[in-house]
Amino acid sequence: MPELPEVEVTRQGLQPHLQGRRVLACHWSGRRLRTPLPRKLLGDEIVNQEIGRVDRRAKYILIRMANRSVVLVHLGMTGRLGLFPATRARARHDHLWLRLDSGFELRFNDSRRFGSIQVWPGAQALQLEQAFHQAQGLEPLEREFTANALDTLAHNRKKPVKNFLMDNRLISGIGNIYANEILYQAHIHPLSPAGNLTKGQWDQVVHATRLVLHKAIQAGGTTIADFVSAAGKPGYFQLQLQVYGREGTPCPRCGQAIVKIRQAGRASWFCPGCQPTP
DNA sequence: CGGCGCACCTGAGTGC
DNA sequence: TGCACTCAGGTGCGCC
Repeated sequence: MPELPEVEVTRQGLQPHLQGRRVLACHWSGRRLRTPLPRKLLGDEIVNQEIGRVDRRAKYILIRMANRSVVLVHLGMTGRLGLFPATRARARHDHLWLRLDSGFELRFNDSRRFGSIQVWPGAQALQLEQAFHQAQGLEPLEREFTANALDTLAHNRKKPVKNFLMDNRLISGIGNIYANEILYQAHIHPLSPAGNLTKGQWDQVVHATRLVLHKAIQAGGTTIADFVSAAGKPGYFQLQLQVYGREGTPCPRCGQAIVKIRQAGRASWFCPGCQPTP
């Protein structure tokens, strides 16, 4: 599930429970994720250290330690970070768990193991973070995300606008669900070549992106009270999706049937009435 | 360089 | 009940 809103909701849920806590121990399942777990660094840099802020950049969660080291978590397709009483039995597909001095454990669960966990050692954290930030795209909820910036990025690109929005080297945090929902909101066909969009259309993309992402974060935020509850679900929201997964159902705006196509290996949905063919 | 296909994994759903 | 097949919210590599 995790696109920017789910990652941000996870961050918001974790932050108050992690900040100021000490990591007492660290354990792992023995299975590798997308990359092998950095066991030695976790032991050397994280265990016995106090946690500071929890930040987000793109789809990554950054757990900052008081010794300046950073745990970088990517949730992949099925990853979840949750807090559980240390006495509760671990679940299938728990791959990393950090015992905290609060009696809770921070657990990373990921059935498909497309997620990743990295550690930046304190001594190199500054340089590594700089390089990391430079490799990321524009943050859609920051001031840098403007129609002008997108217009410049898209200049002369034939890449369909949907793939453009999902290219994380250019723009951070937008995945398949939100790319579809944003383009529906903006009345733009997903196959439109990015370089052909007008300034006015980029304006619509900027507004639609902010609206859709903010709404999703707010919807997720409403369930955040459960964050450390028995369910242990990190508050994934249930946004009212307008087009994603809704082929054949009437468009909420014009009533025409939503169409599904395949684009660069991923499914796309759009309304042929409201999102005119390029 | 840009764009696409595919591999990396497990699990859920469907159809026979 | 079992099996074969498709699809899934992400990313990065190799290939053209």
